[in-house]
Amino acid sequence: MAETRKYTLSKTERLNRRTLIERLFGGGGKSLPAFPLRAVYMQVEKEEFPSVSILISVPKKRFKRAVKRNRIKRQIREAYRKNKDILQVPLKESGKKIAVAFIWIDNELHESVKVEAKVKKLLQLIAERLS
RNA sequence: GCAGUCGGCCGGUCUGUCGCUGAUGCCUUUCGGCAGAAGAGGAAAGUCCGGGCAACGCAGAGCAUCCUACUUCCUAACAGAAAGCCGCCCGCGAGGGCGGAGCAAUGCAGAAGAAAACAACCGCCUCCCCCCUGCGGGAGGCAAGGGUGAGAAGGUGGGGCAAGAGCCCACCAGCCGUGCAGCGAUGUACGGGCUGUGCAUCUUAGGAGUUGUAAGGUCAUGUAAACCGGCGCCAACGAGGGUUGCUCGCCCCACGUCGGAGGGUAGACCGCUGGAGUCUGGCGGCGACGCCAGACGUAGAUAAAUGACAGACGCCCCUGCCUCCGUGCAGGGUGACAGAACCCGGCUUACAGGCCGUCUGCUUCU
Repeated sequence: MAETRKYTLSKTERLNRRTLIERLFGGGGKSLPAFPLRAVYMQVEKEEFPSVSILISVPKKRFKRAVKRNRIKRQIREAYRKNKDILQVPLKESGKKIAVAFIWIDNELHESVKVEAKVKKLLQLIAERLS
């Protein structure tokens, strides 16, 4: 059951409420750097949300071409998909729910392996802060 | 064979693991669950033109503003395409590039030059005057020469003349007329007269409502004024408001009552993909393209899916080896530009590498 499906990442786990996003960036979230990434997260209470909602952002200012922005988003999404247990397991136990935004803060592309390592590190950091 | 030219096309393929969006089907009382077709480009890009579609506006007239500009033709339409015409430029060549309405009036180019259209600075010629000796002075004629300029009063040569001049002649360029060819731009033959260039305002001809799918619509929550429509009654004046930027012109105004539904915030759904569609064949046309027949069903995301990782093959490149050419082997590199956002037709720009055909030049062999 849950063990065979644990690497999915469906639409419901994505952060898409405009008001929530504005709250997250408007000062409600806490920031954690891990170059070339930065994570912004905060706790949410609403019933219908999953335990973790994520958002990935690559500023247009950093990469003019959409192809490169998409490439980075996909790398981050894959990294999160493979390692999301790091956050989800402790959160399910504690009953807390959070929203996380990953923001790219470099001007260059990186290899997928390195991106995954940084994402892992960020997830562990957030898990520690929340416990 | 090498170098080029024009036109067309491609721009990886396969396997595995883990995922994303999901037509549709099945299960379930419901919530929901399971399976799962299909899933980026030639430019999806820039958003520069043109349309479809949608909302709003619109009695009408004039002016202003903006766009287009050789001809014919294609198209839903275009500033695009096709076939041609004229001029200039590049290339040995196949070919390629740039430009194209008009000049009546006004202005600018114009700081150059004597002069930019009623041309006399130097110069050439004739006549007269001073002591006709210098070559001094005066009156007149002359656009051939000099220098300036993109352009100098059509060009070259000859005749002619005091010197000159389309003054006359031949050829050439332009303009006008006629004939011929062409649908036409235009070409060509003959005749005539005797002729400055570019740009802008302007003139001529044709055309143009505004805003863009974040348009716009539906649903759920739901109250009063305001808003809209009908009816009744009142006022009818001049301020005001509306009507495309302006003018004329036109329209509306207060009150009561009945009915309708609105605005803001966040969300879901529709719009949302079957369309000027793609492919094949036939016919017509030099061609863009059109007509007919058949087949196909081909992305619909929304903080925005169409992927990540690993391997194999192919292509090409680099390095080394096999005596050399050819070829083969081994190792390394996986590649360019680039991501749909309502949909089409174009334009422009970016692009590793490769394929097919046309023609041109050079070279080798027979």
